[in-house]
Amino acid sequence: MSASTTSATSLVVSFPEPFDFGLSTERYRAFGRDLANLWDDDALYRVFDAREVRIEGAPGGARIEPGRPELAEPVRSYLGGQFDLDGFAAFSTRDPVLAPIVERLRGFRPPIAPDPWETLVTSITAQQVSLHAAFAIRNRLIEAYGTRFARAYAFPTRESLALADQAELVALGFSRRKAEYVVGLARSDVDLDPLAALPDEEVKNRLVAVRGLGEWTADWFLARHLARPRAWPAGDLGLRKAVSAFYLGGREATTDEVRAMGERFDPFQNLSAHYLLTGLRVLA
DNA sequence: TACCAGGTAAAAA
DNA sequence: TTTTTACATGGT
Repeated sequence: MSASTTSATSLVVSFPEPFDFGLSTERYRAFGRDLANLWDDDALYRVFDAREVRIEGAPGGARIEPGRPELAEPVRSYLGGQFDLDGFAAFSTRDPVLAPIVERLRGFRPPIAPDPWETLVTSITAQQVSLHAAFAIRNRLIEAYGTRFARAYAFPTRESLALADQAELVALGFSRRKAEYVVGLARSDVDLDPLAALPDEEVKNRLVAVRGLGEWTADWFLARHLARPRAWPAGDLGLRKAVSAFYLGGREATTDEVRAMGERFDPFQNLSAHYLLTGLRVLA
């Protein structure tokens, strides 16, 4: 009981090779502070099951504190441990544009949003506005309705926002329309957890039937929450810019062109989208 | 200061 | 059926 307290309270979560912790968490530094996925002190802080976890890079994976074994699987999933990077690397060699991006971003695992409700509200905040603006507004929502732990916040629950007044959200910077979407979704009878058991198209159909959730939001739900290999957010402006830069020599792609590009990346559309987007930010 | 930003629904044509 | 418009904030 007298040995190093660090080794006693932490644990290294193993990841399949390759795994680059810094690249895989880049998203949480790229658009300003994210109170629910907080980068601080060279580590990522997030609340899992009402307990704040500190995650930092370590040989072979990521070191977590507290070192509870039941956190290993959630953390592995959170940082994209389920993606088939070997298959993707092999696939990418057939594409002279994608191959060098995949090579230079070796070990990048797209982070996965653990919670469906949080995923959808986050997407609503990001509709139309810049991600910097979206994060600023989302942080105010988190401060107002979430729960603070040592550093990070637990994202506001669906129940807490079902009780919120739309005017309160407008005061945080939501448009009236988006405030309606968030509170309406919270109060709707849509059950989000069972979506994970459905095929891609059925998930999309159920989501776009909800007011405020369009195809873009549904595609990102498939990509960032369900980690579906073939998810391809063709309507995404960032993806359109990435496709334009890497494949069209800068000529701006139309959404139809981006959608058609999806075929080229089948069955690795999700990883392709993430590598193109991250490639645009950290390469070039 | 304008203008654009990882959309969506509703109005207008 | 297809096209246009309102929306509201943050960064440049």
